[in-house]
Amino acid sequence: MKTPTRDRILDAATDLFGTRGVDAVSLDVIAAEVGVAKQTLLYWFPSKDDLVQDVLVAAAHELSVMIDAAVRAANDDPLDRIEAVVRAVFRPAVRRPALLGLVREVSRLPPSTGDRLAADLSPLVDRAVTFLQNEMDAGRLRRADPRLVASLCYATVTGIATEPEALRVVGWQPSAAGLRRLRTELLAFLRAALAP
Amino acid sequence: MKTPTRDRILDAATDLFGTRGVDAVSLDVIAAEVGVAKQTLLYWFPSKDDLVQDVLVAAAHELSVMIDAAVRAANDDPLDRIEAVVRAVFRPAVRRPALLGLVREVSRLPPSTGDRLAADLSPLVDRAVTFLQNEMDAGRLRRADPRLVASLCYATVTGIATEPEALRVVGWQPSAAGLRRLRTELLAFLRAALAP
DNA sequence: ACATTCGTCTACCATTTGGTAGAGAAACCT
DNA sequence: AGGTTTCTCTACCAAATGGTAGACGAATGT
Repeated sequence: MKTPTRDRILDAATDLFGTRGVDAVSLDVIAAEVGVAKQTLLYWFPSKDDLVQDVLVAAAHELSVMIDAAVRAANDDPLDRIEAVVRAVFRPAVRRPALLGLVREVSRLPPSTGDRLAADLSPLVDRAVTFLQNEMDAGRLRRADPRLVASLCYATVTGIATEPEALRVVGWQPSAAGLRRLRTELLAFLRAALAP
Repeated sequence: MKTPTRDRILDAATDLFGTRGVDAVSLDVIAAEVGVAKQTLLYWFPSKDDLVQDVLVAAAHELSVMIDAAVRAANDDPLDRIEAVVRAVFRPAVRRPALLGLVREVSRLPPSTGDRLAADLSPLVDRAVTFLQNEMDAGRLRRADPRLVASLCYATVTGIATEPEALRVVGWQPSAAGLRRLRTELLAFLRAALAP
C-alpha cells in the first residue's frame, strides 16, 4: 500500500463519479471503496465539493497529457492526426468511462466548477480549433465552422464511449473484437465527416 | 389548472430528471415544483422508482411519435430523411434537454429499467437499422455497419444537444442564430459522415 | 341519505447524507 | 526527552431522503 492515500481517494472518486454520477456517490461509498474512514477523505479534501473539483482537474490534466502525446507522435495529414487522437482517447475511454463521463457531469455541477474546468482545457481546445481552421483553409478538411466541428467530434466520441446503452440496444457486445469494430467504424465515420 | 395532477408530476419529473439527473432530484423538489405535497406524488407513483420508470416510458413514447411523424413526412432520399429526423428531434432536444438527457440517464439506473426502455425503443431502432442497411445496399449511403452507424448518429445528436458545456468551451452561445448555425453544422456533419 | 372511493393533505419515521469535534498513534523536529 | 505536526480514527450531529399511517373533504354510486 505505498501509493499515498490522497491519490487512492482521487482514483476511486474518479471512477465512481464518472460512472454513477457525482450526486449519486456518497463520501461513505468512496471511503469504503478506498478502505478508509470517511473522516480521512474529509481530512484530505475539506468538503465533497473540493473533492469533485480536484477530481475534475486531475482528469482534465490526464486527458490533456494523453492527447498531447498522441498529437506529437502523429504525422502531418490532418485526418491521420485526428485518428491518432481518437485512438489515444478510445482505449482509456472505454476501459475507464469515468474519464470522459466526468466531463459530461460538469453540466450538472455549479457553474464555477465548469468555469474552472473550461479554463484548464481551453488551451487544448484553442489549439484544436486553430488546427482545424488551418487545415480547412489549406483544403485538407471539409470547410465548416471549426469550433462547432470540434464540439461535434467531441460529442460523437464521448457519446459513443460513455453510453453503453446506446450500443446495447443495437445488439453490440463489449468484447475485444466488438471494441475493435467499434473503433474502426468510429474512425471511418469521423474521416467521412471531416474529409474535404 | 385543468391538466391532471399526474401529468403535471410527470412533466416536472421529466424536466428535473433529465437536466439534473435522477439521483440528484428528490421527491420533495419535484413536489415543490408541481406545487403539491410529497404524499401526492407517492399517491400517484408508489415509489420513486415507479416514477422514474413511468417518466422514461413517457419520454420514449414522445420521442417515438416525433420521429415517426418526421419519417412519414419526409421524401425518399435517405439523407433527406435523416435530415428530417434530426430537424424533428433538434428543436425539442435543445429546448428541453431533459428528453434526450433522460436516455443518457439510463446507464446509471438499475438494468431492469434499461431493459424496459430498450424494449420500448427497439421497434424504432430496428426500423432505423434496416433502413440504413437497405440504403447502403442500394448505394445511397456509405457502406458500414448499420447498427454502429445508428449508434454513432445517436451519439452525435444527443451529445451535442445535451452538452451545453462542450459548446460553451468553444465560445458558442445559445441564441436563436447560434441554434440555427449549430443545426446547420450538425446536418452538414452527418450528411458528410453518411454520404456514399 | 349514506357509504365508499378518490385525491390531497399533515404528521411522523428510519436511514443516509455531508460535515464537526476531538482523541490517539506515529513521525519529525529541536 | 518533549513538543509539534501529520495522519487516521471513533463518536456525534443536523439536515435531507424515500416512505408509512392515517385524517379530512369532495365526488360518486346506490
